[in-house]
Amino acid sequence: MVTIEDVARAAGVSKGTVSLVYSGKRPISPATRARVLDAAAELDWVPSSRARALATRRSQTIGLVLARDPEIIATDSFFARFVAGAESVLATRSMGLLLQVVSTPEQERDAYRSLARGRADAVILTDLLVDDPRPALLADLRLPAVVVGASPDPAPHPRVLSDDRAAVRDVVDHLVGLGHERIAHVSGPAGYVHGHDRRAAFVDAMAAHGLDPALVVEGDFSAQSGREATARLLDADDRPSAIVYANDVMAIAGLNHAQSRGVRVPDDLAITGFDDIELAAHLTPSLTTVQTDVVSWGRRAAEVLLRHLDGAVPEDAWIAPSRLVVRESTAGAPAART
Amino acid sequence: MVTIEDVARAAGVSKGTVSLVYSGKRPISPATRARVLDAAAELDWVPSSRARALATRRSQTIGLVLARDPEIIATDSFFARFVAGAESVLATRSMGLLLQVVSTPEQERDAYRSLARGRADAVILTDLLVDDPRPALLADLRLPAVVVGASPDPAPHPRVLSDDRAAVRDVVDHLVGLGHERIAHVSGPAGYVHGHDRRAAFVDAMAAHGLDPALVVEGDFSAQSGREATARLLDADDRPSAIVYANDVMAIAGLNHAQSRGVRVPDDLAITGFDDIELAAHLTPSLTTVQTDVVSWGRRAAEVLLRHLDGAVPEDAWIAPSRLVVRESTAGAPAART
DNA sequence: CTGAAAGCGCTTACAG
DNA sequence: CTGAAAGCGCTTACAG
Repeated sequence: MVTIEDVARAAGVSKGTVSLVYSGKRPISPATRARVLDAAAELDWVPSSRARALATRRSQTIGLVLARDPEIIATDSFFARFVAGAESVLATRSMGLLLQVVSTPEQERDAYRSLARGRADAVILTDLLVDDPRPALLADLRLPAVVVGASPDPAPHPRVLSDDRAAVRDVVDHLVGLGHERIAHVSGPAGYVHGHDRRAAFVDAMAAHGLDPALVVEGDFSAQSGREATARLLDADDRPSAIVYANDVMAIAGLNHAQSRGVRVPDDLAITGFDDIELAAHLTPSLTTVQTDVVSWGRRAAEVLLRHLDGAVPEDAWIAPSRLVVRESTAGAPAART
Repeated sequence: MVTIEDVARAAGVSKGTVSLVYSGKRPISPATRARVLDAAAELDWVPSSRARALATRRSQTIGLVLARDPEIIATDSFFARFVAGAESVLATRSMGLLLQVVSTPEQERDAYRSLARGRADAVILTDLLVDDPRPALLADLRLPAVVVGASPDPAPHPRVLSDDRAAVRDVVDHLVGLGHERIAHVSGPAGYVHGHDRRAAFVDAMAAHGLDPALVVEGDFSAQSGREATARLLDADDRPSAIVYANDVMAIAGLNHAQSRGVRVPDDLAITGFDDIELAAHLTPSLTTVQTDVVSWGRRAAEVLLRHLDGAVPEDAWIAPSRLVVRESTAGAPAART
């Protein structure tokens, strides 16, 4: 293996000089610089990231630990887009993203400990639980972090935030504007901060219109749960005329279940989703939903972290607010497809 | 930061002994072992992976470079499940998965070069192109690799394979058994080996029944392309009575487009997908498709790679064959939902 | 079974 | 602007 030593010898300089040419931490004369670069190119040398990591105490890696069921991860579609967004920023600094999927709290703890012991310089926290133990754990491990989405105040870590409350309110306003009064909500898991918050936002929005926000069924973001929740709502005596789902997958499953029972959408039942996955625009009827820019979430999270690592005081970042996209599942008329 | 030095001192042994306790590469007396472990626990010490990486020339990391558009990655659902499968195996050996998303061939080359220079011990190759330059590049970089899915023979790297051809043949047989003769195919991108292979399998299966396999439209796995391909097929004079899609997302978009034109599924048009994403079972009609066990793909890929790194002669691994799942979109009768 | 020491391939004060 | 040398925190022959 060719090392910095070989390059230094070939260029007739010291190892330190070669290093400086690459880090740019101190001025190097153009002539020397050229000789070093030529030698490196000649020998096809690239600095070893392992050695560099040890010497600098930086691994140039961001950790992401996911504690979700693989199937949920898959259908949620959040994951892939988020990762792509984060990567697009990290790549500009040749930083990597180290992924870890865990299934027990012990595995999760171990994962963060191992990241803290040199595998990662910082981590991204997603899917915060109500009373999540991770922020404290990371503070304990002195591992810099950014929290994606809502987190309890005061936050020990900088956050990337978006105003979901406003989006939920827009959805409810839209339905009320169409004349709906019996509006139900199929929520995400209540243990999660985002599920909890969207649900609270729904309750508030209903209350603002003087409507009863009692029709809430808890789902888990899976198609299965969307279908079951819908069945329960449609079986009830006080059947709703509209259902607000916490994600598109549950909404699509609900929409199809309703149709299979002969319930017409949107005539008998209006339906809204959340996420705006690609399929949403290609259904019959197409799905009214809330567009979230997940790629931007990933990008911003990476930016906040990099700035943090650069020594800046960590600051929260805001994402452009989620946008209501009205389509046929609430509008009735064959609206333009987005 | 507490180091192996501190632990050695506290336990009254040499650094080498501490190291040996953890690696188990040589026998250590129970008494010494206990003293070391106690000291480590007391000091809350875990070996630094950075230092270990340099000393062992192993980073305990597998690389995965994705050259796809983030949106395609997201909807394909392959990615998240595959990663979860791979991770479940890597975690047992405390190995990490380093992710990289690139958008240009240059970025891709750089990504593999940087992985080869110490960031990863091996890589997983997915989505092989017809005439893919990567196998040669990796051989050049001496970076061990496993190829997921079909790859040209003879393969320079071990592969994880599954018999897609049989699955496509099952689909065609199923449709022919229902009396269909004008069967169309909406394929994946022809530049990809898997897209290419499934398409070839379709052509062969049709030929085996003495049917004309000319009705093939190329898609790109997105809902958008599924919809457009379907529109073209339904607009044609020789409209097919069945369409075989190369993935579920295109099939779902196609199904909904057909319905929006008043084409009844399955009465006027039978539809089949590929993947069996969670939504497939929750549509109206539910989608006949081919179930692929993507989590197993990830698991097997990781296993092959680990065995390779352990010094075993690399060998191809086979995944249980994909299975046809018959549902309402071809059966007509309200079949049992899976 | 254990210790002392060299080495992994870089970076970074310190001197000049 | 450049060099010599120590140091990052482990692992692993080599000796005993």
